[in-house]
Amino acid sequence: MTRLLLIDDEAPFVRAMRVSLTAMGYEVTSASTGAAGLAKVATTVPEIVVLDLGLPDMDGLDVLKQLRTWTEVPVIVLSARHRDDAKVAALDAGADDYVTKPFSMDELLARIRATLRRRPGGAVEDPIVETDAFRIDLAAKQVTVNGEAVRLTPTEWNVLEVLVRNQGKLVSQRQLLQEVWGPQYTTETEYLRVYLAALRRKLEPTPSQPRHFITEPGMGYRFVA
Amino acid sequence: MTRLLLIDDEAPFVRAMRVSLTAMGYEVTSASTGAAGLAKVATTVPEIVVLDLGLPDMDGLDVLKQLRTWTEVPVIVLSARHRDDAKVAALDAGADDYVTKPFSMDELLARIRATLRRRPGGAVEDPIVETDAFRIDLAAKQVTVNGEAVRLTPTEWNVLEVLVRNQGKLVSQRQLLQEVWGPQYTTETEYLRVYLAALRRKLEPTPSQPRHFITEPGMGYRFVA
DNA sequence: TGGCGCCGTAGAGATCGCGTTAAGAGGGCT
DNA sequence: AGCCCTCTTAACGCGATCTCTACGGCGCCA
Repeated sequence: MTRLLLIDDEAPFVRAMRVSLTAMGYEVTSASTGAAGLAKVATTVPEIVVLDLGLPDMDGLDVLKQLRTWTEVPVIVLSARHRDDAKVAALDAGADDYVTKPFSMDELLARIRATLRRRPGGAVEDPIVETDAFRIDLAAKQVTVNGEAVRLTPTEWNVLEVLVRNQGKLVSQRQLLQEVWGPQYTTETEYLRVYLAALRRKLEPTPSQPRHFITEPGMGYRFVA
Repeated sequence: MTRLLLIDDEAPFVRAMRVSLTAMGYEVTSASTGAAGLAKVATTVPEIVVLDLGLPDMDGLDVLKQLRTWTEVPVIVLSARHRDDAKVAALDAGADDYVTKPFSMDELLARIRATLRRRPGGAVEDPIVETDAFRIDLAAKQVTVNGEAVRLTPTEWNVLEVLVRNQGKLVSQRQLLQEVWGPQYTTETEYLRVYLAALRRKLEPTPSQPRHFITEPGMGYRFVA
């Protein structure tokens, strides 16, 4: 769940935002003053901040500048000011986007998505899976056993990838066949036997007694770390 | 110098933009149609794209979508449409920002700066890669073997750059083709064979037994230091 | 205990993919 | 125009990979 911090002092607006954002799957916290906002960034470590420049206790721009002295968390600035120099000042102070009021909730949500998309950790899953015997780097498409790279053929890799992405879950023979060989393959289980044997031979410490590539007779296969 | 590609068909506007942007230190190229824009992204490899949605030959949104099938270059969209759903559609299609006309040049410049600032690799820039056999200076576009400069053709350099920027990671044949030759190239693997052979001949101590430009049969290539 | 289904293993043949070489086309420079 | 560099494209041989078959083992059930 993505944590979002909303710094704004208008209670009705905050309530409306909270409803919409929560519905979209964000975990929303809020602060009504600049000082409280700065504190909450430190305590809740949000993945994105929405900052209204019109705050009661301090200039919103100063809040932003202070944030930027120690964190690069994405900040979307809201403001009623349409003047160019205000936008330029906010953007150059480290804002990632600047939205002028009034705006539609849809647009703000889209801008939040666009901003989060740029963050490396935003939606990318952990690409490295490690077991006691070997290490799989999904992003680099590389497998190492005892620190040494192991070469897999394309089909071997595809089978491995499907199993690892469904780590711990049972993958049916049918599903495995269709994801690797294509939708028209449904009963060619002999392929699976051949390639699972290859994977075990290359990766399992004791191929005849597999501990990571488990056969569920009559059902399918399961990868466990 | 930051390379910027402007895709817009209104000549006066393009001229004005070019003057301002060049004055700000950008290296500006431009295209007046969507098709030309797509081609120029592939050939000039800009660090940021400014895309006007109102193009004569194709829908600007389609240009954006096509770009996003193979590159993550930041794109700022310009449009005369203020409607929310247009903004949402563009942002969700992969735009990094959406600016409605009319806008001030100062604001656009600030948004370009803000977008470039959060570009990945902003702080993890590593322009020099060294192996036991050769040395690659990505910034200076120079390769030396035993201290001696080696001449690479433009295409050779592009292939090398893509591989080195993905150091350690497997680069699929498709990705390599699209990043070097453009999005319409997907299956011309014979090019890769020829250029990888050239790189190995020029850089590897033993070209017939490559240790840095590794082939993963059926999958792609990998550069390892 | 015997049959049956499912799995693991080995291997053979056909196909695929890669490295290499070389020739022709196109473009820029002198 | 002539030359040179670069890119594109084709052809060949070899090794790797995929597909498919055969056989033996194991557990389950009557």
